[in-house]
Parts: sequence; structure tokens; C-alpha cells
Amino acid sequence: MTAARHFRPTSARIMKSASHPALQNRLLALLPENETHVILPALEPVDLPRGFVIVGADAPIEHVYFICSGIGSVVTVAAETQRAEAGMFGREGFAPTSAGVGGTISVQEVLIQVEGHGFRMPLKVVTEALSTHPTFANLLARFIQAFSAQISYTALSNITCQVDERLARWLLMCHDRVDGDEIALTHDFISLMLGVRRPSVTTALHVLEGRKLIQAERGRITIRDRKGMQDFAARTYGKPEEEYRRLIGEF
Amino acid sequence: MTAARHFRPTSARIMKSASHPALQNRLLALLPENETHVILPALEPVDLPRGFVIVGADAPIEHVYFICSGIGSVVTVAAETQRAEAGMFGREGFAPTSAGVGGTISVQEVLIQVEGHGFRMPLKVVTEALSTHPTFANLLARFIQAFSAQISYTALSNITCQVDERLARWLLMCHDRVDGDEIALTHDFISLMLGVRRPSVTTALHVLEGRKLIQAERGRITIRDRKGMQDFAARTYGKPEEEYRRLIGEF
DNA sequence: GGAATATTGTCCGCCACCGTACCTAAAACC
DNA sequence: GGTTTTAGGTACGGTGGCGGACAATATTCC
Repeated sequence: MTAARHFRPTSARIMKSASHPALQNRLLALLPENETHVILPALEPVDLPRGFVIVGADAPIEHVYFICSGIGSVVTVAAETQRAEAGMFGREGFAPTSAGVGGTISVQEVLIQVEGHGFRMPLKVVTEALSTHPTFANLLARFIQAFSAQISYTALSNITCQVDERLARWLLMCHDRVDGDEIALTHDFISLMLGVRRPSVTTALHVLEGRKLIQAERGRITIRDRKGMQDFAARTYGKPEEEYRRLIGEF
Repeated sequence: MTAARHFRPTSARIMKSASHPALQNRLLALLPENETHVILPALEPVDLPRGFVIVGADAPIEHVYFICSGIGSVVTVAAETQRAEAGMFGREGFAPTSAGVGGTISVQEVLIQVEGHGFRMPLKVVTEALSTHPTFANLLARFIQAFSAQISYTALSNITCQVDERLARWLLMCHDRVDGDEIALTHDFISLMLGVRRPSVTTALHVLEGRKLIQAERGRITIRDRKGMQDFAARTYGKPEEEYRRLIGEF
């Protein structure tokens, strides 16, 4: 079973997304027709290359991004040497979350981790829509709550788990957000996201590879045994994903 | 400067809270009059003794709690031996957050860490109010976003900081939520919240005490140098509090 | 094809924290 | 007042991950 299965749009969604490509984003896809009429025209398509900064830490928000493919990382930054990923999102979410409740400044940095494309709206349009479009506002709020659950599990795994377990959880979350079983990643980048040394990532990957859970090549990791990975991740994977499904629906 | 100063209600607030004691809660205090008319009558006063469980992990939500004094802890639970605090809240918030967007199940466990009192509403009333009372809904959503920022800093400090630095941050956050400089806490309880061994808390407290930042007695910790604590906490304290002020206002 | 660069593999000493155990002192109880 | 309970102090070996350095491959670029 590949991750693609989890995320392959249903035929109904395919038809809908044919009407507007932005509806590949799970949140936008759930908007009622009377709200899409106003939201969709305000969207501007954007390519999201790896490393693209959606918003800086403590920086004013200019646009709100709805990703259709690729992965974004939300990174907490306290100092140059003190930074770590809080959570990640793909086409099931949006960023920066603060804009979803009327905020104008982002606490965290948000950057593209796996390249893709999506759409963006000027902050002002989002802010206004929050009061005029209740379903839109509630949808964004629901995502913030689901994402908050994800972050709380990041916090948990950061103290209770060893590097290899945290890595397993992180790879599973990436897997959920890409098509297929291959993910383009370097050890160095992973080490930044997990907040560990680069060599720690190398040895942790060797552990997973030794258990036949993944296959690691230069700049690319292939998931081979998803179920085994979940067992290895020591119960830190799954609950936040459940919360998303309860509050919003399938990824 | 004591924490009490931060939280002492302004004279305007005192007058308002005289009209209804639940308005000591910062969120309820910000509701417009036309919304309080419906929200306040649905509130039931509750005592919140230490250890009281507001909601269990993965459990259905029955009531939504608005604290007026004391501190609640939001704890992520993956297994009996795998649990750690994600964040804490006092009269500036509510719990469980999931109910604030229409959820009926709480991912995390929420329990009372420092005793106090507050008010609670049946879940059903909250859920209905979300669609009929837009300011109420937005206020809860703003708190969820602010709390999410707090959790992301917990996640950061969990990997980048040593136990004594994390302890300093945690004590500062407690200090913000009690009146005065004394906090009733045992090493054992702190160790549960920080996810470390109890002896690690003892030695970390000795470090802070050696620097004259706190004074530790049996079952009680007194903050003596708030500024020094902030310096010691290595930039992991402050940003989430800023986000709260930006989105909602003073604590 | 060869040089420069990016990525990955491996080693070493170090230390913060762990698990566990045991002891002391303060408070509560009868 | 003496016993039980609860909270705090200390010790010890073990270890996961750190900081840092260096070597060995793939890729890319000229």
C-alpha cells in the first residue's frame, strides 16, 4: 500500500478539481459553493521550490498559502542555532496559521521542504473573508486545532523518543504528503528538521534500513514497510492524523 | 515586579467582573454584551482541585472549562510511560481546545496542576454557540492559535534545552498564571510535566537556587528574580506570550 | 575527463541525563 | 509522642547523542 492511495482524490474530487485546480487543496475543496465564488478568484497560483520561505519568523504575513502538492515545514526559531520543526503540512493545510484567526504576524518560520505548487491569497482578503465566510473561518480554525495536535506529538516525541524513532515518525508524515513511496531528502536537511546532528541521522537511517523499513540512497529515501515503520515509531504516529480526520476529513 | 502585577485586573475589569464572576476569565471578559447574554447563563461554577481531570486522553468532551484561577496542564499521552506536557493555561484560556472548533473528542488529557476555580459549559451549548456567536467562535480560535504557539516552543525547548533551562521556562509560565511569587509544587509533579526523572528536577532546582533566581522549600517554590529567569531560559520564554497579546490582549 | 561540490560514512572523547536504589527530613496521622 | 507517609537529597554505572573532525563516495560543472 502506497501513500498515494491515502491521498488519491476520489472521483468526485477529481471532477471538482477539474473546475478549479486549487480545489486539490483539501481545505478549499470542502468549501460550500457560495463561499468558493469569492475565495477562488482571489487565489494566485505559485510554484513552491525547495527552500522557498512562505513567511519568516516574527515577520509580517503578506500572503496565505494553500498547498496543492509538496510539503511545508513550520519551524520554531529562538536563535540562529536554536531552531526545530514544530510540524509539517501538505495539501491538507494552509500557512501561516496565525492568518486563519485574523493575525498579521507569524510566530514561526514556514518553508518548503519538498517542492510542489499551490495557491496564495493576499492576507487582507483572508482577514475579510473570516468575518463574511463562516465556513471558511471554521475550516481554517479546525486545521489550526488539528495542526496543534500534531505539534503536541512533536513535543512528546522530542523528549520520550530516540532519534531513530523520531525519524520514523517524521518519514511517515512525509510519506503521507507525497505521491508514491520515494521522498527526496538529504541527511543534512533532516538533521535540521529534527534538531539533531547530521551523523545522528545517518546512523538512524541505517537502523531503519537494517530493519528493511526503508531504502536509503543518495538524496532519496524510499518507504518499504509502512506498517513496520508505524510500529517502530512507538505510538507517536497516528493520533494527530486521527484528529485531522475527525475534524476535517480524509487527507 | 511580581506576576500579580501582570494579571491584576484593571479597574474596568473589576467592575465588569463584579457583574459576573466568570468574566475574570480573559476570553469571556472580551465577549461583546450581546454575546454574553447567551453565554454567561449557560456557565456553571466549578472548583478545580489539584489533579482534577478536565478531560481524558482520547475521551469524549462533556464540558468546556473556562478557568478563573489556578493552572491547567495539557498533556500528550501515547502510552502509560510515554506522556509529557504540551502546554499550560490559566484564566487566559479554555479547554479542551478541540471543542472550540466543533470537536467532540479531546486528543490530549487536561488536568489541574495548581488548584483554583472556574466555570464550565456543556459541550452542546458551546458547539451551537460557535455558529450563532461569531465573536465567541473567533475568540476561541484565537486562543487555539496562541496556545499552538506555546506548544511549538515546548517542542523546541524539549530538544534544544537542558533540563534546568526548560525548568526555568516552565516556572516562568506558572508564575504568569498565579497571584504572587509562590507556587505550590513538588519535584515529583514537575518531573512528570517535564518528562524527566525526579532527581533531575532536584538538581536543576539547585542550579536555579544557586543563582538566586528562586527559593525552593518543601512543596513550594518562590520566584525571586524574574528577569534573571528569563535570561536563563535561553529565549524559549516570551514569544508565545507575545502572540497571545497580539491576538487576544493582556493576560 | 578532471576538478569542484554535495552528500554520506565513520571515529573519538565527552557529558547530560537515565534507571535504580537508598537515605534523610519534614509533615501528617493516630 | 511516636509512627507512618510524603518530599527531597545523593550516589553510581550506563548510554544516547553531542561537538568536531576527517575520509569516502556521488554529482555537477567546466
